Amino acid sequence: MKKATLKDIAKAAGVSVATVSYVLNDAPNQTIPDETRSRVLDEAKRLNYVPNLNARSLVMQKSGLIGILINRPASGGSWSRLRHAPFVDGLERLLTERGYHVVLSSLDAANPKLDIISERKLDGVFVVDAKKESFHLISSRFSEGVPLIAVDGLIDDPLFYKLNYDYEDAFAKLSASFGPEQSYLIAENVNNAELAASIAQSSGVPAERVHVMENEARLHAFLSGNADRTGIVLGEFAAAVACNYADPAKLAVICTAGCPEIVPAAAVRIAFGSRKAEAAFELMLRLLRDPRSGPSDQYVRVKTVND
Amino acid sequence: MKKATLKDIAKAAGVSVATVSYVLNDAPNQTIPDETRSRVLDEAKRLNYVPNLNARSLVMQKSGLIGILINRPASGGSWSRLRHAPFVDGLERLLTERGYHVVLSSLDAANPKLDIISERKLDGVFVVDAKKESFHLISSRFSEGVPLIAVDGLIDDPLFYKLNYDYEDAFAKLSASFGPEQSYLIAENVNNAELAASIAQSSGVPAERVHVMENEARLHAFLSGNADRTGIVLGEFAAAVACNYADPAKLAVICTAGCPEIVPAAAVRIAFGSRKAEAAFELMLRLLRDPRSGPSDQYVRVKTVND
DNA sequence: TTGAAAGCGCTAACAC
DNA sequence: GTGTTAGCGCTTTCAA
Repeated sequence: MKKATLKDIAKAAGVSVATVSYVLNDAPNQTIPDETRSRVLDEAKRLNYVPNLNARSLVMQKSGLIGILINRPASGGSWSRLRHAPFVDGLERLLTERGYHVVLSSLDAANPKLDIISERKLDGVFVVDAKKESFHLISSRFSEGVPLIAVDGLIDDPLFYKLNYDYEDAFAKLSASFGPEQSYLIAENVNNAELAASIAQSSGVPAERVHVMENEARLHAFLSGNADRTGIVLGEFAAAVACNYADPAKLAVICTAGCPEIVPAAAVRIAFGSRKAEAAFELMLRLLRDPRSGPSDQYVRVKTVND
Repeated sequence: MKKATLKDIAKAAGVSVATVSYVLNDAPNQTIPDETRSRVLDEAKRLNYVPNLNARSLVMQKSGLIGILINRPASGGSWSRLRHAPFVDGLERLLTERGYHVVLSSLDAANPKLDIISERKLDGVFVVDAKKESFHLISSRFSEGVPLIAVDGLIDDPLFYKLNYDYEDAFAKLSASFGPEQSYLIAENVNNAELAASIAQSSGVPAERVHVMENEARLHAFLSGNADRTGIVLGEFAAAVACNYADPAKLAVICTAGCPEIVPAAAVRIAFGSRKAEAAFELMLRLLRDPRSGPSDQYVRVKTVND
C-alpha cells in the first residue's frame, strides 16, 4: 500500500483533483455541495490520505516550519549544554500545539550555517545566544520578510526582534539582601558579548568579582577566594554546581531556565519561570500574522515572576 | 533581490538547467568539462544560489529530515521536562553536523499526532519515551522502509529498533555498597510501562520501596519514611531535588542525562555519559544506509561509562 | 558533453 | 459546482 495522493482520491470519488483540494482545505470561496464533500472526505479517510507538505510548501513558497537555531558553546559543562533546554522544550511544545513543525539546528559560532532558513523556506526563525557576527550574516542575506527573533542576544539590527530577560529587574529585587557592593556574581558563559557586558554592568557588581562560568576548577578557585561573601548566581545549573563549593545559604540564584527545584532549598531563589518561551511564542505568532506588528523598538524584556 | 533558481543560473551561464543540476550535485555519471563547471559554479555563487529543498524532497521522495518525536509528560516538575534534554541536544548536534535537518515534535501521549512522518517524508524517526499504543499506531501505518528507533521504551514490534540503557548493568555495579535488600529506589516517571516494570524488576528493590517520581510533596513523604536507608536515584535531576530531603552521602545516583555535575558531590555517582545520543546516531546512520543492517534482535543496550 | 522534457504532489486562476 | 491546467523548483531519463 503506497501513499495516496490527491489524484487517487479524485479518481476514487469521481471528481477532479481541484475539487478534492478544495474540500480538504475548506477553500474559502468555493461552494461545494455536501454530497460531494462527504464523498471526498470518505475516500480520503478510506485511503489514509496524508498530504505531502513538501509539495504544498513548494507551491505556497512557505513551509509551516519554524526554526530554532542555537549557538552552542563548543565546550563547557552540562550547565552550558542545559542552559537553553527548557526554553527550547517549552517553545517547541507551544509551536507544535499550534500546528507548526519545528526544526532545531545547532549553529557553530565559528561557522554558522544559516542556509537552512532559505533551503527549507522557514516561516519564522528564532536565533538563540548568537554572536553579533552571526546575526549580521543572517540579515545580510534577508531582505525578505521572514520574522526573525533574537533570543538572549543584544543586537543592533532592525531585522531582528530581540527577546531578553530583564536582568536589571532581577538584580534590583535582590539588592536589599545581596547588595552588589559586598557580593560576587557568577555569570553564565553566553556567546553574545553585548549581552554579557550588559548583564555584568546592570548587576552593579565590580568587575573583579564577576566570574564567568567556564569550568569547575576555575569556579572552585573563585569561590574559595570569596568564601566570606554572599553571591549571586545566574542560572540554576551553574548554581547546582556552585553549591558544591559554596554555602547555599549565602547564595541567591536567578533561575533563568525555569527549574528552581534543581537548586538547594537553602539558597534564595528568584525566577523567570517559563515566560521566555511564552513571550517568544506570542511574539512569533503576532509577526507571522503581520511581519511588522511587533513592539516598535523591537525589544521584549521578560520580567521575573512575582509571587 | 529574490531567490535565484536553477533556471536563473542556467540562463546566466548559458547552459540548461540539467547541466546546472549536474554540476551542483556532482552528478556521478556525467562528464562535465571544467570550463562549463566553473562557469556554472561562478554564477551560482554570484547569484547567492540556495537550493530549494522542498522541491528536491518532492522529486526525491525523501527529505533529508530526521524526526525526534518525544512523548512528554503532561505534568511533572522540571526533572521530567529536563529528562531528555541532553539526549536531544546531543543527538541533534550529531545529526546537524552530518548534514541532516532535525525536526522536533512533542507527542501528546493521549493523542499522538504522527502524521508528520509521512507529511514531511522524514528519512528516519526517533520515538522517545512512548507508550506501547503510540508505537503500534506508528507501525500500523508504515509498511514503508523508514528507519524507526524507539528510545527509552520496550516494545514488541519488529518495525522498531530499540535503544535503552542497560539498567541491569548499572544496578549490578552498585549492588556491593547499595544492596537492593536494604535500599530504596527513586525511579523516573517514564511513559513506557514496560520499561518502568523492567527497571523496577532489575533493580531488585522490593516493590514497596520503589518510589516513582511524581511531585515534590510525595517524594518528601517517601524520603522521610526511609531516612535511615541508603537509596538509589535514577536521573540526576530527580537526585538534585531528592538531596533537599535526604542526605546525599546515603545516595547513589545513576546519571541518565549526562550531567553528573548537577548532583551534590557527596553522593555516589554512576554515569551513562552521552552514550545514548551517540548510539542513537550511529544506529540511525547505519539504518539510513541499509534499512536492515541493525542488530538482528533489534535491541541496543547502552552501558555505563567505566572509569 | 549537453539539453528537452516528463514528472514529483499540490494550489489556484480561469474556463465551462 | 466542477474540471482543466499552468506552474512551484528540482532530478533524471533519453535523445541529440
